[in-house]
Amino acid sequence: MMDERKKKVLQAIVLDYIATGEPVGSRTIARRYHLGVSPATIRNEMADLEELGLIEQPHTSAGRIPSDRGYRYYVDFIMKKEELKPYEKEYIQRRFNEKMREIEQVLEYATAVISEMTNYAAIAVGPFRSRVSFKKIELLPIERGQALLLVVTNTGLVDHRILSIPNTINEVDLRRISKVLTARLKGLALEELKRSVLDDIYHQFAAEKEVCRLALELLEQIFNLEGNEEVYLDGTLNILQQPEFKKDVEKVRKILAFLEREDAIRRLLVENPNIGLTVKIGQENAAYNIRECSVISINYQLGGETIGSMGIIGPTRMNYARVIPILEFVANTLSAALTKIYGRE
Amino acid sequence: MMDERKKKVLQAIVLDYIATGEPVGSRTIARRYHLGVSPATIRNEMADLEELGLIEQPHTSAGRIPSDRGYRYYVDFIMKKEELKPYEKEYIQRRFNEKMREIEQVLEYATAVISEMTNYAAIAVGPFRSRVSFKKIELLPIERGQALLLVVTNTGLVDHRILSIPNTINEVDLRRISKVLTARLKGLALEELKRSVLDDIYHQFAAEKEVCRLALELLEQIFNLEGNEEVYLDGTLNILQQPEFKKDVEKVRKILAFLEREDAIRRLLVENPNIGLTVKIGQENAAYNIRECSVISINYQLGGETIGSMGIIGPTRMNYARVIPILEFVANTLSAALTKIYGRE
DNA sequence: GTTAGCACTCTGTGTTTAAGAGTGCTAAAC
DNA sequence: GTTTAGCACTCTTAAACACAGAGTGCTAAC
Repeated sequence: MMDERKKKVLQAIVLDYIATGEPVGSRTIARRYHLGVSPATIRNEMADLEELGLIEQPHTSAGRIPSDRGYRYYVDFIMKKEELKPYEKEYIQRRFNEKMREIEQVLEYATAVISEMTNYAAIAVGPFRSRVSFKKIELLPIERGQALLLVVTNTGLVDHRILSIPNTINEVDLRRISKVLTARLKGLALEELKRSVLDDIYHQFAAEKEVCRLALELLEQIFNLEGNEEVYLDGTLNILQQPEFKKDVEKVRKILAFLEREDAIRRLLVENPNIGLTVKIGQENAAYNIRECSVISINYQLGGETIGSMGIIGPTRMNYARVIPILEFVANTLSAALTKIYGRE
Repeated sequence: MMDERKKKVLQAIVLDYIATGEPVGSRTIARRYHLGVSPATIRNEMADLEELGLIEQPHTSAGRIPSDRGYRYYVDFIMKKEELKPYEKEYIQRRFNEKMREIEQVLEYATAVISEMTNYAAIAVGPFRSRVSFKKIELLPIERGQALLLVVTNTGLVDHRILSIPNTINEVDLRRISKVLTARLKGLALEELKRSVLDDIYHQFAAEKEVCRLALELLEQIFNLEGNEEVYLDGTLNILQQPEFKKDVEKVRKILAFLEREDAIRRLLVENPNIGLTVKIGQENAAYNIRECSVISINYQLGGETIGSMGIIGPTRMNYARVIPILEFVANTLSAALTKIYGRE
């Protein structure tokens, strides 16, 4: 059904359309890609490919463009990944060698590198709650009636909230509470912070019940939320450069509005199964607003365990063969960098 | 030179153009705004207004549109501010009544309210370094060789960095250093954190010089930067709704790219003189990329002292009479809310 | 000073035309 | 049976053109 020549023709159409953004005709293929057959033959093949739903015609007298299914077939069965140039690999690695202490920064760098090298929008979602554990919890007095709740995780993430406390509580009390909280929660994964655990800790306190309750409540607020993973974003304006969107501001608006919604991006990336790389093409995306986009995502690891996900969003007419190796390489480099900084625990 | 009738005509042109986005002709004015004179008379007035540089013609047979100077004249001498509706005032106030502890959140709310009510992009810049002082500095042990530097300011802002420390330093040492740092820096404005002060503190330490040096270095890094003020942004995509930009994606890109640059926004708002409200129309803006936009900004206060600035960016064809009262009211409400939370110090 | 009238200008729109690109089909060649 | 040349046909795009509509500026009359 899909013989070698059909694949060649489909490949030619995909490559040419990715390069030019213009529908591709049989003559163009015959001229530019040396398949050794005449335009007429290519036309016959194209008719077949259209029948198979792999390419389509914007209108009768135009060339063909790949359909979502066409891109899918290309990605799955035809595409040859473009090996990165040595200097490109070096460049990426250098960007991760700069001294970084906090995971936030690492992920910011990652999205920046990706969007820079691909010219698409880069997204990433921070360490999954299942893979991040508490390292230290501290209550610090700020002034009368106010304390700062501080949480440090094993990934270097620091979060804090201010809370009101009774005037009767002093610094020593707070320190004691901190000690207990840290002792009880250290090593616990964020997602394990369930009501039951909190209640358990709460009951353990004899005095200072009130402060403890407030602190636990805040902790729950911060970490027990579905999707509290941090979202990172870079190069969103690259969308505006894409010729398919130059003409239609409304489409651009939809996509940019989508990218502004952190929960949407989180869902996009968290859905990612545990296998390495995922390519979602056009309609394959659940989200309606990006059904003219492709999303490629990949997980990254800390000490061998998947702790997050990153990817890019661009038009379906995307340079898959180039983007995928970049993503893979960045994910590897990122994983290595993370493991180097935070080690295996 | 600018008699009453000329003002009326200019006003009609500005109002109509703001409302419709279409060039305004003499007939339209005569029909819609009852000035009691014929189109011909209005034409004569328009010729004068054009001579004065207050309006211009996109092309010979089109109506007139206000020039930047025309808007300027309108804003300065003609415009009547639209009083806010009671329910609008209530709405704004309610949004600031929700419980807020940190200044970041207050400013996020402010930009959200403004962009929501005006449909332009809202910007704000966080408390000026001259008005924010240190409240507490704390060094916390995280694990062997790592400590967390934590800074709390009088505006509730909390910042933190992780730093490497010699293994020999223990928790007690850190606490002692924290005490000294807090004692020495408390009440000091961020912008007063000069080399000399840091050196002075440094010399005071007998032992633990290394840790202290690192901590001071970090402090300097965080706070001594020109423009470390936080920048807030909301409703940037409203730009895409403006008809004058619907056609030209390139213009939109320039503006959105401008808005992505925090330093640019900071400069825009920090330039703001100490008087209340500033209106910069089109070319009056120093930044080239927003020379087709107007920027309106206003300061907000904490306990009577200006501590920051906020505003909106939109097309020069902006509803000044509505936007300005909204900004004024939000700034007042915000100032009140801040003063209520952080009080006068 | 104001206004009616009018010639003039320019844009925007719709229509027509022509060129160009591309197709599908048929019939001949391989 | 597959490939290809040839050709008629379709559709888009761009250019050319006409024309209605909006608006102006000027002049002369009120």
